[in-house]
Amino acid sequence: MATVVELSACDDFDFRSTVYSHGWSELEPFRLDTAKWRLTYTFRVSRDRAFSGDIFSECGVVKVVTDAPQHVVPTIERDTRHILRLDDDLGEFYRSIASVQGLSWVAAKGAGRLLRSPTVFEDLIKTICTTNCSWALTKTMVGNLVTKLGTAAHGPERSSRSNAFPTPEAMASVDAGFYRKEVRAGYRSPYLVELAETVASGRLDPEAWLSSDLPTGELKREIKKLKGVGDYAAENLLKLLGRYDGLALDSWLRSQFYKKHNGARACDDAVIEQHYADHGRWRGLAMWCDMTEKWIV
DNA sequence: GCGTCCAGGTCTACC
DNA sequence: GGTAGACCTGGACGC
Repeated sequence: MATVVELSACDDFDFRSTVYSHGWSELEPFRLDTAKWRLTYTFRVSRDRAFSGDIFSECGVVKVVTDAPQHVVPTIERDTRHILRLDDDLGEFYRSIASVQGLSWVAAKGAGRLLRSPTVFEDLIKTICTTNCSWALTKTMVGNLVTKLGTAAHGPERSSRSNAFPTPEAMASVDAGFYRKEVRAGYRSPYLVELAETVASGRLDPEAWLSSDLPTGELKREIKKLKGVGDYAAENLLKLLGRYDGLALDSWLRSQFYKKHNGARACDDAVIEQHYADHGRWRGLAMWCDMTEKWIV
């Protein structure tokens, strides 16, 4: 029998704006049904058990329908709050852009909450899979990781469900050849093996970055020590950690800026930095909202 | 069918 | 610290 978990959300939370905040909803183990507006995710509740949950919003209440047993519901509730950032306070950000031309829509649409995974490890692996390739290839790599190394979901209709995202231990159990041949990760393969081994062995705990006291600049340097993580990847992950100081510029973001603010002409990154400088610690989020307005509005 | 380019970059060697 | 070249994949495009 299915369980319905109800989660409280603050007044400015918007389910669709959060789901559409960036491309994560297209990466397994997320699955998005835009006809019913349900976001499905396969939650890992222990090392070898996973359950699927359908997440949606109804009358201002976020709900999760799942076949998971009652004793793991708190895990699903906690992860859902994290995924949708239900406890993020964006009031300061909304107030700072209330009078900014071109950004007044953000607060009205409840935009700015960037969808994320339940673990920093999952977001880190996915971010590496976005580097130097098409979005189609990113989806292929992440899909292969989940299908070939992830834990199968329990419950009825298992065959139609995505596996859970693989654990660091599962990812560390295969070699670079597997990542090249089966995951299609190419030159990223040894980076993924090294990262998985480092986390699985306990030498690195990416989850600790969520509560790190380090200034953003120092934390960025820590993250960049990982192979395969450069400026873009580190700043993208920092945004998912809730730190928006960096713009996480990549070729797509640059091209969008050129079209919207520079007459479709290329310019130096310094010009882009200057454009959003007034937004202070929120500049990365301000730019992201500015560039993705068409997705939300 | 084939070759080339390039996409939501990063690493290493070299200067 | 700045820069050039190499690194994988796969879709788009021109021929």
